[in-house]
Amino acid sequence: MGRASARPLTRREKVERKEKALLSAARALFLERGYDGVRTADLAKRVQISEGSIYSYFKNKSELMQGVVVDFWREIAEGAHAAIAAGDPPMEQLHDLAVYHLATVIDNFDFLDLTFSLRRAGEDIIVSRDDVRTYTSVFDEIMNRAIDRGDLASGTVIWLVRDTFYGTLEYSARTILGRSTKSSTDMNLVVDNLLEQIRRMYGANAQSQVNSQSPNEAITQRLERIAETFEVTIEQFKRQNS
Amino acid sequence: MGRASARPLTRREKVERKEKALLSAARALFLERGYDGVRTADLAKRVQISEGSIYSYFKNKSELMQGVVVDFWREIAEGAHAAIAAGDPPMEQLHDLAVYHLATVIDNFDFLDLTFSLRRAGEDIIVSRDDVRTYTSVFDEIMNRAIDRGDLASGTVIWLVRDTFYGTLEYSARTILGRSTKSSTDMNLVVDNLLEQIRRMYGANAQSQVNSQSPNEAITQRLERIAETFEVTIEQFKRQNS
Amino acid sequence: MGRASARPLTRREKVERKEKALLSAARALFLERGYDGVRTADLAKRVQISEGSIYSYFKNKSELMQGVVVDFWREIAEGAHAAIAAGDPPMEQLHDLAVYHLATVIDNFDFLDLTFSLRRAGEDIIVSRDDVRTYTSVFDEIMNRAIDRGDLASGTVIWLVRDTFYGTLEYSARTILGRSTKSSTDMNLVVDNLLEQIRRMYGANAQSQVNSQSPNEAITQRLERIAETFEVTIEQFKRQNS
Amino acid sequence: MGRASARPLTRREKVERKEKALLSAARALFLERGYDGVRTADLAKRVQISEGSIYSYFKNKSELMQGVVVDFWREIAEGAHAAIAAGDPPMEQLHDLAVYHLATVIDNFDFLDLTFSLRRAGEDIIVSRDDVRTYTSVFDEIMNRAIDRGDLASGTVIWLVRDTFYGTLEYSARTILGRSTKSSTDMNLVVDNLLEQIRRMYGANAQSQVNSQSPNEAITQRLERIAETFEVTIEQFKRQNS
DNA sequence: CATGAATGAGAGTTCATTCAT
DNA sequence: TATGAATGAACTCTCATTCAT
Repeated sequence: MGRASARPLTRREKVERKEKALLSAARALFLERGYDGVRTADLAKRVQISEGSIYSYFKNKSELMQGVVVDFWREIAEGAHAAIAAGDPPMEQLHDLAVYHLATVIDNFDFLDLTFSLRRAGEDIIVSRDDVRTYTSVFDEIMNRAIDRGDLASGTVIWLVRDTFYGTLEYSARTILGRSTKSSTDMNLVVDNLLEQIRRMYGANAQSQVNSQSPNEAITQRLERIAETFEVTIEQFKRQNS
Repeated sequence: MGRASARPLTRREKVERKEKALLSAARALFLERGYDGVRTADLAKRVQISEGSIYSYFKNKSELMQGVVVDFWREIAEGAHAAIAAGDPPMEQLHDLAVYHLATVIDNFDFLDLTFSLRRAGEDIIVSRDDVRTYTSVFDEIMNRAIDRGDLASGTVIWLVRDTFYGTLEYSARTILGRSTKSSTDMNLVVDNLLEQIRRMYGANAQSQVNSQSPNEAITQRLERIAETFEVTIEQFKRQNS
Repeated sequence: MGRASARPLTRREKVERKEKALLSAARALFLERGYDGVRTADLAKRVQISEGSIYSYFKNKSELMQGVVVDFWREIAEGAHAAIAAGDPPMEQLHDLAVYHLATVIDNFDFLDLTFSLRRAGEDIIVSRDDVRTYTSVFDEIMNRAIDRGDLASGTVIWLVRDTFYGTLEYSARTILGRSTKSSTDMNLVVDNLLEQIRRMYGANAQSQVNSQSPNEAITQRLERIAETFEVTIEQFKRQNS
Repeated sequence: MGRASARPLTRREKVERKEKALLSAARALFLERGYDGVRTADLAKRVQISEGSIYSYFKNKSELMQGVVVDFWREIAEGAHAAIAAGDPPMEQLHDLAVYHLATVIDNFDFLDLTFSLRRAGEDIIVSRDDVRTYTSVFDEIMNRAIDRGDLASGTVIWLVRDTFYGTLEYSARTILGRSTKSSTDMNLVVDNLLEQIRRMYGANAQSQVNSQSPNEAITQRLERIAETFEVTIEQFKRQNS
């Protein structure tokens, strides 16, 4: 299917094509059956090559699966960047990111679940936290811009918002997937609700109150710092006495 | 060694005891090595029975692992019920549930990760979503009561709140685990912030005055909690020095 | 064949029997095809067990082959001790050891060749020099006694004699094997010649009169040996005809 | 790189050069890893040709390895001829041959070990004893000349001397290699000791005794012939009766 | 002649499950 | 019911050899 181009493929292209075919078949199998469920024999059959040939493209089953995961994260990270319009105000970008993320998570829910469980599977650790970090950095950039512009309160603790943002979306994905119909109404509802929540909690332009709240928040944070200092000091003190 | 009890165990008791030992050893191994990493041989060795005997208690490995997962969820569901004081106002129960859930997720993060990724090749699918449902019903009960009492707005869409509640907590668990120190301050911060968010978004008096008293309330709660931390720490310290 | 004993075998005995069968089949295959030529599949077939069962008895193909080699050396070391009569004068013991060694080397030539080449074969080194050392220590003991008794010159450098002793015998084995008929006459010739050489070179009275009596002695010994050969052959012949 | 020679190589020369490079690389790999350790892929890489091209020069791996062994023996046979000065008296030539052989064996010990163990499964047996025979003919020539000249007793049984000669040297090589330092003193000691042994045992000019011994030796040999005749006769007789 | 990707048989090893004791 | 030796199918990976280019 689809051998349209007149020019015959160069060797390099052929290799890349096979590599991609392998990667995509591996991803499919990974989704169907989990890491240990992927059999090199099945893989070879799907890509129509011999089992031995797999090892011309990847050193290992392990490295092949690495490739699958890395590819996946690169893809959705690129998707995230593409999803937000460059010139838009941060809160609108945040909205678009939420929509994109929710859709992506719904579409790839199994993959994500599987991915996170790879850490334990057997001898070889596979997913690196970095792959995920690169992805979530998009969020952080938006947040920083929102705070800089004064759209969000200056005292906003980014990681708290991030946890709510991704956490809510991912859990909602589960909820939505649990239903028979994946209504876009539900998805919109989730996103709007989430954005509203963030605005109410951290928005700078929430009338008067925001002003009165931020300082308090600042105070709270200062107190926390003091508390932490205390904890650390006491622990050091304990260690010295043991 | 260890045959202390005067009355010899009945056959039924003996069977149950072995079954439990098997389940608990299987859980440990599951955590250490993932589903495919659990070897019946290791299992038998840990429980001090023969490999063949496993099949007297469970039809096969798959059903044994089923049992592990079901047991786990029953346990934490019971824990959730125990964590909330019966007579307390709903919002306080919600707070306690959040604390319990966050702690539980942190303690059993690997297990949960593993659990959700348990879809295996053809033969045997393992985790049912129902196990989780039973657990989250605690939340729904609290919410319904809160709405009935007028603590939360009557229009509140419970599943939306639920997604934010569990989603935020679980994602935060990941964040907290990612750090080197699992400070209880962070955990409190996450919970308080989450509760505050829910109050602002769905509180009965949310529309008009959301912000008027919340900040102060939040500060007060935070201070109380810090005080508690101090008290606990200092008391431990005293105990060590006495 | 040969399951005569009334008493059923204990478990321990059965295991040992299988282990021995495995070891002996492995030795045969090793001789036929060399280390890399031994296939676990063939091995299993010969011993009438499943391939997997091999691994109940030995951790590895490698460890199994280890066992083969160690066993072999233990056997021939025991044979060497048994071959020399305890009370005999050293030079007679040396003679018996030579006869035993030559016969052993001829019978196991391939094995020895193979054994020495194992050092390089692949990743896992197998034969230890110690196995050989234990064996050659029999020679050293005899030599020391011969020197102590004054049968051999006190200045004799044992390792030089040892090299000639084993070297000559082993090379002669090659020569004898190269011929179509492995005549025992040749074997006797080699041994007598070797012993005579040692006597002439290292005999206590070597300097002055080395040659005065040796030739006669040599002839006498040769004749005795030929007589022996006849007697044995004729006796066998009688037995067959009775 | 390396296109120095003015005249371009003829096709024939090019082929021979590649063949030699292949052979030499194969020998190196054979030494490093043993027969089964030689991979055609490694070989191709070392000689800078493609894997497939090997099969233009040699029918298969087995024949290539044949070539390696044959080449090796031809080389050291040539070395042996070169090592002995043409006009020298036989016993001096024997001394030089001993020195050469000991050094060669020490330098190529692994190769020799490996060589002798080359009997492989069904398909391909590799080393022929003839390769060795060509080499040892040098020794026989010297011996014959020594006997003709009267340097050694006329009754001397050449193969017995040959076995002692090569056997002692090869076993000594093992001994010397077993030590950390390959002292030339040890090597000289071995050679001198060996030569002295041969002189004492077979030397014609060993005063009076030699004369008195040779006849006895002759008698012994005659008796042996008779014995052998007997053995053969008896064996034939047995066969007829079975 | 040269290439090197593709092959595919076959290697050693693992492990859930069975079954005679 | 308990045992644990035996099973054997299935696994990942290797490598000499081929053949279209």
